[in-house]
Amino acid sequence: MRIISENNNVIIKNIKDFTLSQTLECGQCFRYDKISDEEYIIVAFNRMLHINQEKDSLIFHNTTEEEYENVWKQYFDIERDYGKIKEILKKNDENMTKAIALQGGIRILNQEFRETLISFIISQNQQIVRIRQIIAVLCEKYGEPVGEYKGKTYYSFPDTDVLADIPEEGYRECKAGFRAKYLFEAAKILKSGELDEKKLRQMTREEAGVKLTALKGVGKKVSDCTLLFGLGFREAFPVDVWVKRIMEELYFNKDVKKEQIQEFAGEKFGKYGGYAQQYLFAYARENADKKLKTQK
DNA sequence: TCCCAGGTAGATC
DNA sequence: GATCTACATGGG
Repeated sequence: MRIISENNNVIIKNIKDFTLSQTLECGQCFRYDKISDEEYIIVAFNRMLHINQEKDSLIFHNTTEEEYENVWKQYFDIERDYGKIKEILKKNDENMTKAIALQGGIRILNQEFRETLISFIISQNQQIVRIRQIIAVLCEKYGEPVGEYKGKTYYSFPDTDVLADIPEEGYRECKAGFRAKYLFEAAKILKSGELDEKKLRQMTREEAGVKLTALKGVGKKVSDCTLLFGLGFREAFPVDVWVKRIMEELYFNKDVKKEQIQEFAGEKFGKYGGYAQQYLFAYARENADKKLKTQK
């Protein structure tokens, strides 16, 4: 891997185990627009980024090396050795080998804590397209403009103070539905400092999970997603309907309880649970897509 | 039209 | 403790 800077772009050459589309579209983040094949506009950390991938080169448009070093390197988890992680997961596991063969270019993004928490509270009992729409409206109404591309303005995710000032009705107007009251309360608690990101990061997964699930509207699943995507707990293994279905099919061959899947995953994948979960989630969704297409 | 969605809280058995 | 149900809204 080699990083060069030219024409206001930062380019990473010879990147391994990375596919931009898989990373952005695997359901872990919600703030991206596809421009063309392997070309996206994303918003994170109060910035808009135009990025594209050409084979094993990743091009960050209008980006300084300093910005890359300070923001995007960490966000895209560039420096982690995914080759090693995948080898460990594939060992003695046909299912993981298949899943990784299909979507092995996924990286787990290091997203902002407040955005992850709010986004996944919104996500409950909702389709991914709708989650994206609601978050987009929330950002347009309450975020700050951070850039423009082809006539479209992009907005930041509202900061903690702004979120805390949004009335419950404001969340309803974003079409958050019954989740509005959860968002309203969560925003207040975020601002109060009771749920401090630094402290959460220093806790164990279990301790941090207890703090998160203390919030109304945050159960095991939303908590695990926040731990995994927003707080760096890579052992977290969120069990949603997709993961439940695919795990039942691949490892149990029958219906089982979520708790049982959780326990099994903990033993089988250990500290690599989060990666395993993402490969499985993507695999499950790709399978569903194929089934839909073959039905027609 | 009906079923369901990256679930969760509260009620009920 | 385990299971059932309401919840807003809209995609397919």
